[in-house]
Amino acid sequence: MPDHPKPVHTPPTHQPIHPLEWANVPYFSGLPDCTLKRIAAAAHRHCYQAGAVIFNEDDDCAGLHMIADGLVRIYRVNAEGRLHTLSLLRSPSTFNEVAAVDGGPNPFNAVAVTNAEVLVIRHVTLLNLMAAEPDLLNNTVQTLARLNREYIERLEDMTFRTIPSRLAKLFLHETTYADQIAETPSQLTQEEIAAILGTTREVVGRALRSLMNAGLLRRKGRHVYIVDRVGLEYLAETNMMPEPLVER
Amino acid sequence: MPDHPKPVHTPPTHQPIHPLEWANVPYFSGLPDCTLKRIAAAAHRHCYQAGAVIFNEDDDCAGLHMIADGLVRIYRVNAEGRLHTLSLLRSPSTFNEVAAVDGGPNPFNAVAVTNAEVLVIRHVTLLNLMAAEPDLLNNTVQTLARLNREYIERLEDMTFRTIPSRLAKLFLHETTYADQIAETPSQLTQEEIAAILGTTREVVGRALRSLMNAGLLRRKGRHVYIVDRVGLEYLAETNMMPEPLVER
DNA sequence: TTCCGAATCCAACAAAAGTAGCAGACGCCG
DNA sequence: CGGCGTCTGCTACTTTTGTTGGATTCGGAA
Repeated sequence: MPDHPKPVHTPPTHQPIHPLEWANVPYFSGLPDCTLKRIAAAAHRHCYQAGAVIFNEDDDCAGLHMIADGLVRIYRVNAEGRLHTLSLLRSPSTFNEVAAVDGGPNPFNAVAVTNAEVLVIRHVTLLNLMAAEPDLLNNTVQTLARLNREYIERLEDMTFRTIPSRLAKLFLHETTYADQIAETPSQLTQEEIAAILGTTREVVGRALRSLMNAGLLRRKGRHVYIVDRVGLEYLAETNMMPEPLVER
Repeated sequence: MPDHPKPVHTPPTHQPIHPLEWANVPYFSGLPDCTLKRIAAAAHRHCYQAGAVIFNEDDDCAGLHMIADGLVRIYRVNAEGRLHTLSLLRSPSTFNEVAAVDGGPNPFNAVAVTNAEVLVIRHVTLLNLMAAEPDLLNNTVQTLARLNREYIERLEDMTFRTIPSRLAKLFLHETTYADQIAETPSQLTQEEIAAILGTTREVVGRALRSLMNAGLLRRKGRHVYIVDRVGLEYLAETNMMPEPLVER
């Protein structure tokens, strides 16, 4: 449960990402090996137990974070204590680029969902690295632009889409959320899905039921499979339940 | 009205911004004069009649836009044709930084609300400028980071705040929206407010009524004044209508 | 002035989302 | 094996938001 994820005893996989493998992360893609090594050398290593807080929103800039191992939840909380999960990130990924770049307070909270190993580069260190490595500076610009696009799309989801529609979209591109959910069985609880969609567990339950009634999903025991991908796409785009498959 | 703003006959003020005055725009703040001049020299000038489309979302990258004169609406549209106004920008301002930087499709639509004069720098030109002017590159990074923060906050508004609460927030920091709304009379129609808040005109009407009933706002003829700023802040933060003033 | 259209007001209704409570299924741990 | 806690399923109810349609006010154009 998102609120304060209880320690899940996930065995640490302990295959820490080799510096050169960071090239798979968008932020570092295309960087020459020497730059990657310099970045790795500038980073501090932190280990978190499952459920541990990595940093809180509005706290002083925590710097650039790179997940070497584990799963991390990025989220915001409102006055009434409701959560909104912005993303679930697996290694290798980066987060908190915005604060790392402008030195301002962290724009969201981060907790380790599983045991996690994280590399951290402080704000000033990153500025120095960027000054010394033009390629890194360039990647920073592109990364920030991509993040902007993601937030704009997210904004559109919240403004225009109904909850069944958002749920359909979540099933469709599960990749965004650490492919814990897919045509392969969902590993996310309804509560977690609710936090991702910005709603409550009960509403997610209803939406799941309605998607199953409409023949878009099917339950197999505890798991849910995609039956009608095209129908899900239709729902995600139009907010309208598609007609049953036989009629299309 | 946002849908297709009809030509409002605003007399062109025609005091085109002098290159050196661009320093007031966050994107260009702190840049040396020579850089500003080089930027100005690289820009193409476009004039739009009130209501004219500047560019559409998903169209090929339209480049960096700088408003020299006039008012511009940035918005998105969903499948059912509903609008969401992301911002109303006056000169001097910049927009479409994201596409200008990554060369991807425009992430939103832009139309001229009044007659407008806009300077445009194409994607490749901007890349060249950034390569040649380290200060500009640095400002680009900071601007993209700031935009990210704005979108994150916007996302929180849509996820967590009720419509009366969003309306209260709009009245409070009118600056974001071209201070057309303020303790000074609002110039925005309910329809325009609805597009900003991501809802419909009628709902805005109700919310306005309830804020007036609660003694937070007061109508003077066609205009609306802020009566209880503290109450508005309370509503904006907690989603709850404050008790009438006398009880506080 | 009169006419017309835009903006608003208002009431009734419909749909979506949030809330509350409880029972049952399942897996984990003692 | 039994107990406990989490996750889920389900029903009923409330609140918020969206939709519709008609009346009214206002300001500008003819």
